[in-house]
Amino acid sequence: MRGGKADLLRGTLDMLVLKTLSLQPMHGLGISRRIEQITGGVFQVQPGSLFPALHRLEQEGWIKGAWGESENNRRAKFYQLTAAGRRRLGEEKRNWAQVALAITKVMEAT
Amino acid sequence: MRGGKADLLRGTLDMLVLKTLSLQPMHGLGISRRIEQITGGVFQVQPGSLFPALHRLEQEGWIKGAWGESENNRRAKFYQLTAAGRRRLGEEKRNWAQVALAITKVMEAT
DNA sequence: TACCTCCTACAGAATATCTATACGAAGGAC
DNA sequence: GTCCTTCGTATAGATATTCTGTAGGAGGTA
Repeated sequence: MRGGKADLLRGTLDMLVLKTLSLQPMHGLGISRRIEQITGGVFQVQPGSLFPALHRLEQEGWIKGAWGESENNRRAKFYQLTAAGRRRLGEEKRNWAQVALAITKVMEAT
Repeated sequence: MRGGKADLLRGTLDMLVLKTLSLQPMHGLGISRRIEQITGGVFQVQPGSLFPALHRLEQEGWIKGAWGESENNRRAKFYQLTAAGRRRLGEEKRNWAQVALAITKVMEAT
């Protein structure tokens, strides 16, 4: 990712991808564009970060890819969440909530 | 860090340390205990993570250490924020707020 | 033909963190 | 005196994720 906030994102990319795919199946660049658009450009997911992540997620069995055609008649791999992926997303969400709360506590300490 | 949430924290350790030191000068293990206590054990900063981080921060000129005596008469290095460190903390805070907001946006997308 | 965009892919580097281990000194037990 | 625990700092080596840079095929257009 990019945008100067790169380092703060370690470990959240998986969650963001899973969440994005939970809305609808999508191909790689589509996911990337979606995330960038939603965050108003704060997150910019580079191909070199995204594809390794997708392969990792597929390896773990959380998403599943199938070749198809993009909106522009290009060969593209569409990914969708598996049942395990849906469970995983739930875990990551809970995790994130806990972490965000913990950080907030420290940052507000006096 | 530990507690299962380790990976979500990459990049936030510096900020947490700076914030902790902004309250009062402290030695390494003190910082570690402080963070663990405030977060109710959610974050557990291991010595092997903390000390390299402290050295990094000192290298950057954001904190400054001086040898002294701990509450238990042990030799300990007390760190305090520099002016640059205070500015840096401000940046990290704004950064974090922006990132947290961006993640929230993605996670709430429909 | 030439060129641009779309889409995927991988190699190599950078970097922060984790695990594990080490060491010195203080203090109490006995 | 000696043992053991706690305190406090330190480093080496492994791990893993992400970044940078590069590559290439395929479709569309002129």
